[in-house]
Amino acid sequence: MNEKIKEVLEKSPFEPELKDEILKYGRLKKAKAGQTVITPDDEAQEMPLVMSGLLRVMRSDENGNEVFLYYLEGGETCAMSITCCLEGKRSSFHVVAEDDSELWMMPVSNLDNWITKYRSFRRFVFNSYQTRFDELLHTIDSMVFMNLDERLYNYLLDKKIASGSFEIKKTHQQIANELNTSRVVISRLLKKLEKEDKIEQRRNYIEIL
Amino acid sequence: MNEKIKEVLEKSPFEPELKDEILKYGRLKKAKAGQTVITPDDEAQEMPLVMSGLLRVMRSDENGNEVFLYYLEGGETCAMSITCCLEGKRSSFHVVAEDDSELWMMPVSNLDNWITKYRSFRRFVFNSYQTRFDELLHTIDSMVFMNLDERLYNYLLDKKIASGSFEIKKTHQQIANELNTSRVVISRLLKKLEKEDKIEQRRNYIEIL
DNA sequence: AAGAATCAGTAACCGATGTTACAATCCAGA
DNA sequence: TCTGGATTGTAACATCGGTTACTGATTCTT
Repeated sequence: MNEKIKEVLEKSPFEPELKDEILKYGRLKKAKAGQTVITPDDEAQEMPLVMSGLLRVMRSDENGNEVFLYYLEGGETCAMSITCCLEGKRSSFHVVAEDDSELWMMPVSNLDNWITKYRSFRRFVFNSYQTRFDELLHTIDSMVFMNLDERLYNYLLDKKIASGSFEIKKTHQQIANELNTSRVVISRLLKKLEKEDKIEQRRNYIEIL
Repeated sequence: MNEKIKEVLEKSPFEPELKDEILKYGRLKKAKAGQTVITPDDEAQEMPLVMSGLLRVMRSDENGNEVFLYYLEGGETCAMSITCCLEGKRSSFHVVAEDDSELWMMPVSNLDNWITKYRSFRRFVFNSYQTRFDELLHTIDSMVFMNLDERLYNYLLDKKIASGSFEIKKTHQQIANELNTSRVVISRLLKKLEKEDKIEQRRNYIEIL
């Protein structure tokens, strides 16, 4: 049961004692593709470490609109979960499993202690913040500086990199939901990208060229 | 010269020894309104503490477009500067003095040490991250979920709160720059807000009702 | 006081995006 | 095999926001 996390920790830069603590205090959480893993009203004060799979972080408003922010990949943590738990405030975002995924959930009550004791953990947390800030800023860039067709193309490239595959298995409707626009618009723009030889469309998936 | 920072530290929750270190290792930096305080290509590895005044953080792209992200007020620090320095990567943002401001600049080389030694400093830094994340997310909300008129109104309210004044001394052109749109559009929408009795326009400033 | 510069108001137009409606195709289950 | 649901294509239209051009008002400079 704990073989997988041991394997993940093996490759991490954490100190041996920290690895022991992570093993001791954490718990495994599995999520099937499509399942919501973390919601703002989660009571559990836990910080996640992604062991395998792919997760997507979404922002939503009170009217049920939502928009994709960034992916969480193996070895990463969710900076927003950490701050969210720490400060008790709940910002509206949720994390959905894009593929079947495994997480190692650690109580945030350990955070202060680990930060103090382990240099590698400090680096891990701050590096995570840096990465998330960067990704949020890229999201902002694409929303405010680019037209939808560019933003869509960036979104597809992003997914390609995160999944490591040229084939993107999403429907137009799903893409529209993640970019907070409508299906018709996405169909239109995908057609345009196809004409520009940037993608090819197959049924139920898109191929990046 | 150091009276002001002593005063600021007086009101802070920092431990006495930390206050001493901050005093010892920091330096004063003054900025006149309109002046750029921090740019991505700053070599100085310093984290700022805002002592007085008001700063605005802007995001810009390679084409010279820019957009307002959030304000930094007294007692706050710039989370992005911290991570930026720490990880050596430079994300493109810059900080401009909105009013005449005073900053206390501290070398980031102290960060790891202070984080380890002082609980109050850990709380300060993490709280800062939380606040910035929240503000970035609000910025994203307004860009992706709202029409420009709502976004403009939010922007004005934001400024009202940050400055503590109902009078916003900005030209239409300046507002257009910060929202990455054009002057004509802002004039049009301000007129609309005026008709909705949300604001009143005077020469060179706007009054929030 | 005259002229220049800045700022704001307005109209006309256009392209990007959102909306509605309907058709065509494919797939899965009865 | 038939049928209903899901997916995609497309057209027509509405709205929002961006652009250009011009005007009038105020302030600044000399």
